Amino acid sequence: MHDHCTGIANIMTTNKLDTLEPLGSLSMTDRVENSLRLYFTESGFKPGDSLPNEQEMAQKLNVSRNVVREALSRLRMLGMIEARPRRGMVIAQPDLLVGLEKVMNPSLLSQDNLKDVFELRLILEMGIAEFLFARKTEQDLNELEAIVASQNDARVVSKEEEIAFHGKLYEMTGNDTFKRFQTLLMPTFDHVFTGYYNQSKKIEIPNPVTHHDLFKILKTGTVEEFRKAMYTHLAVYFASIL
Amino acid sequence: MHDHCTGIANIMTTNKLDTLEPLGSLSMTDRVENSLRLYFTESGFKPGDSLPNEQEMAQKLNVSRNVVREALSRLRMLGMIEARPRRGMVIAQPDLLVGLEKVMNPSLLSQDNLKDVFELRLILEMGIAEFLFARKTEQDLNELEAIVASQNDARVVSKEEEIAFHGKLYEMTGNDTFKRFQTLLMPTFDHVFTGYYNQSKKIEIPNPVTHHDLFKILKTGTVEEFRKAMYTHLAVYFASIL
DNA sequence: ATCATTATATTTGTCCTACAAATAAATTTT
DNA sequence: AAAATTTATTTGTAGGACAAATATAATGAT
Repeated sequence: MHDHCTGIANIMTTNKLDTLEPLGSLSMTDRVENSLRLYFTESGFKPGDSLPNEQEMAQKLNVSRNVVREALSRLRMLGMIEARPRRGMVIAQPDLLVGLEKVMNPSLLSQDNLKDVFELRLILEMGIAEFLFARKTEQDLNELEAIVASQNDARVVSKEEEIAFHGKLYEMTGNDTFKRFQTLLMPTFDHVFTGYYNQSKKIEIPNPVTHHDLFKILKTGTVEEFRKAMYTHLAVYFASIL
Repeated sequence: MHDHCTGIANIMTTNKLDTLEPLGSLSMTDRVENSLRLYFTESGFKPGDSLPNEQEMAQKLNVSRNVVREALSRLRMLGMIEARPRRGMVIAQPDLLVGLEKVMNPSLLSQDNLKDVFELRLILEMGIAEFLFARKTEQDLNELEAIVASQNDARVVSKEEEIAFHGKLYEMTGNDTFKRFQTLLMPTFDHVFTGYYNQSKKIEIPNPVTHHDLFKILKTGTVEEFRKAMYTHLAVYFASIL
């Protein structure tokens, strides 16, 4: 546990941000937030390390405690710090995706962003084959098979069934961040496609690939076969953008 | 432009969060933040819409103005709102990746998160082939060729050269969010691999694929060939995890 | 001496008041 | 009607106060 309480004032006074005048000038809260993050980086803080208390930070940065609190509130939201009565602020393990999670509201996003999210899911689906084949276990395959067996009509797949099947694939990659990321993208993906689908002609795929097909290839096929099948499985989506 | 000022108090009082007692109980700031985001979603707010002023929100939510300000500060950081003197808060276009950007500090991330980030870049690299082939232009290819030509030794590629080449590929996908996301991942990817590389035996790839090879395939080859080549290009990284 | 219990000190969390700064809107002038 | 000026409104920042929740210190029991 480090106590790096002497660094803040230096950071704030030498902060390069003072020499830039961006389009919207920065509030004191913005400045304090930037200073604190820079301070964390330059001091090599690790989870568990203690920070100076709010009053001390306010004094060193020549701002009121309110401004410090507003900046700290932001960092708290990102999971970068935790507050302890008497002990003060402690560095914590950030949450990589909490920011994305909080802004993922289709009403607020631009058309460009919505399109980007839609495509991002497709990029990610096409990218996981190596991981699936390298990390699949007997148990994974059994569970995936059970999911597929519980899905009645392979041609008409509900959202829940999509989420169950693909969610299991994501889990099988052994990459929690990836799983969480894809899971975050799905509702918006669906929102985008629903909007598109309602406005366009129906796209027919000659030989659609089902969840069951994907399962079989994952069980006994090759990476390349799986990826090709995944592309066909997602063809209706690819056809809407490429 | 909508004025939805009657919804907030209802949201706060009926907020399901009041019935849950999570491990760490929520501060008022957390609650206000959650209420506001829910309010945005349920009211279907769009960029440009006006929000009630701080004082009014504080009254309706039965909290002090400071608490409202702390919550709003968070939303401001995410780009979801902008403040205007006299006019008040206005809904804005969120920034999908600003949260990720702010927490991407390897010292703070867990080993699991670092591994996830490392792999996520690989997943994404393997997933973009379809987009590259569908969207490449003559100009893109010329620019990519110039980048490759400026890179002297195909076997010893600097970080800057990596960023230049791969960054151009990302740009060619036509997906700005993807480009920005991958660009965010690169320093941490490098940090992870540098740590691994310094601790492990050197991995030799029998027939390494260079940037120039990738360029040629992208110009005149097929999606499958490109992806296979990309896998080989990244083989040293895949070998370190799979 | 060690462990458990209690008390105290410290910091955060929330509230309040005040006023400067930056517009957006209203009013006046041309 | 358009431009210039003034006013009103809201945000941004400051400072003070005190309750709540521990972390730390002190005390008591074994």
